[in-house]
Amino acid sequence: MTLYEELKARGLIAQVTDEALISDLINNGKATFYIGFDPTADSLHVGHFMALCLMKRLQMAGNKPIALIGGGTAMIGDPSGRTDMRQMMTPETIQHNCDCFKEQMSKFIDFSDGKALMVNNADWLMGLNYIEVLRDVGAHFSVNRMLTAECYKQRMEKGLSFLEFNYMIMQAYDFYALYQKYGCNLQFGGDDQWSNMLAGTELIRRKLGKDASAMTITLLLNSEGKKMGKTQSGAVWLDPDKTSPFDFYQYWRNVADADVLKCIRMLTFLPLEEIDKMDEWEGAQLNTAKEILAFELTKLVHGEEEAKKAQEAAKALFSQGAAADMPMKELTEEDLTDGATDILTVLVKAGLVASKSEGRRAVQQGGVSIDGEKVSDIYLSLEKDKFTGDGIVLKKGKKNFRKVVMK
RNA sequence: GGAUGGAUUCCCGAGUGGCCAAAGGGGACAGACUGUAAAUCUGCUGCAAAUUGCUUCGGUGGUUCGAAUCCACCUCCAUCCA
Repeated sequence: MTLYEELKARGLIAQVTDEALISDLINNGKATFYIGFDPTADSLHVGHFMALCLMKRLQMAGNKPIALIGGGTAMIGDPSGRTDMRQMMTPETIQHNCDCFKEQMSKFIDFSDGKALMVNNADWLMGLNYIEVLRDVGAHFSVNRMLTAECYKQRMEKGLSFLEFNYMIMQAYDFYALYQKYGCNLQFGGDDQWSNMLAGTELIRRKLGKDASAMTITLLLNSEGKKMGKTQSGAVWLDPDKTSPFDFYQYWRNVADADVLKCIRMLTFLPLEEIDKMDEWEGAQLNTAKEILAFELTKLVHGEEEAKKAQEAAKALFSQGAAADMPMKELTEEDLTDGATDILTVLVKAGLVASKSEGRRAVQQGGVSIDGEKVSDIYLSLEKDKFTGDGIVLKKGKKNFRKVVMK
């Protein structure tokens, strides 16, 4: 099976400019390709992870990846798929985010000996001269056509600023610049980037009369059509300080039945034959598939050791076992008044609820327990010796655990 | 620059002087049922020293015993005209 066929079988490919050309390029290691990452946060998330995996797959087949960090384009903000204006970021924030991205990426991609490149488009975008760009590049874009692009359509109702309107042109310019500098002949990106990527191939054709290709990755959507990798409290981050390996594991352990196989196919490196066998599974058996998914992904992102810990902790907690490795909160003397504290305060300090009111509600509804025993008194006082030694296992709802101990 | 319509809680959206911490829906959270799934049903959804108090309806000031609601000015957004 060729690389291209495998990508297709895994459901990773959404749209391509020229199938025959692209499969020839990547199957034979002839592609120098780039993926852009917008530094809009200080950590990569699951969406980026897919792109990184793809880079890795292609790199293993001998293609040369270029990771482009959008330090320049972030100054504008991508309007694609957004219904409202992006908040403008300060140059300092952008720089900080770029640095964080670099560090995380180097864990996945091998940048040694020029096997892959990492560039920042701020390097060539920031110095551009407005009039020159308008004449050089702007002349090749038709506003009429741009407005019909899918990524702007949604914004036509809510309003689109001229600043954001230029994002497509900047991204097109990136591809053009990389083509000239590094012979980059292929661009990857999320499916929502399709219009922006096409703008790049067209610019290269018009300016240089050369062909460049574009290919989009299927967005990871759940069965309800929503983007995956988001929780109520935000994205699922790859940075262990922002999303702990345990929470990361739990996110995947809890995906819907309808989504497990798709996720395994798209995100893991397990052989396809093995995955195809799982297609037969149904009902409660899918729980095994979820465990595999969660373990494999945690292993890829946080390493095997962390993955094992997360898995064991989860198993222990959900089969009413003892507390192994789980998120922990350490209390100090300062957290106590007269050697004791109360249940609501502890809930808040442990980060299980946002306020005491919320904690009160949780207790009143029977959703809080300590070491497996339901708490019914909202004024329940907890003495210091409760927390010494092994401490207590505080539980809110079915899936939120926290170990609380004295420091 | 001109005209018109808007801004309400996590989101959508009702509310045009007191009965408003603010209808209804969505989402989130909790309970039941389950498989750590989905669907369904129930509860709940500003904060706190909690039969009470405090803060909140774009911003600032004003009228009033009392303002999300009335007035003035300002900011932002949408539509049409230039």
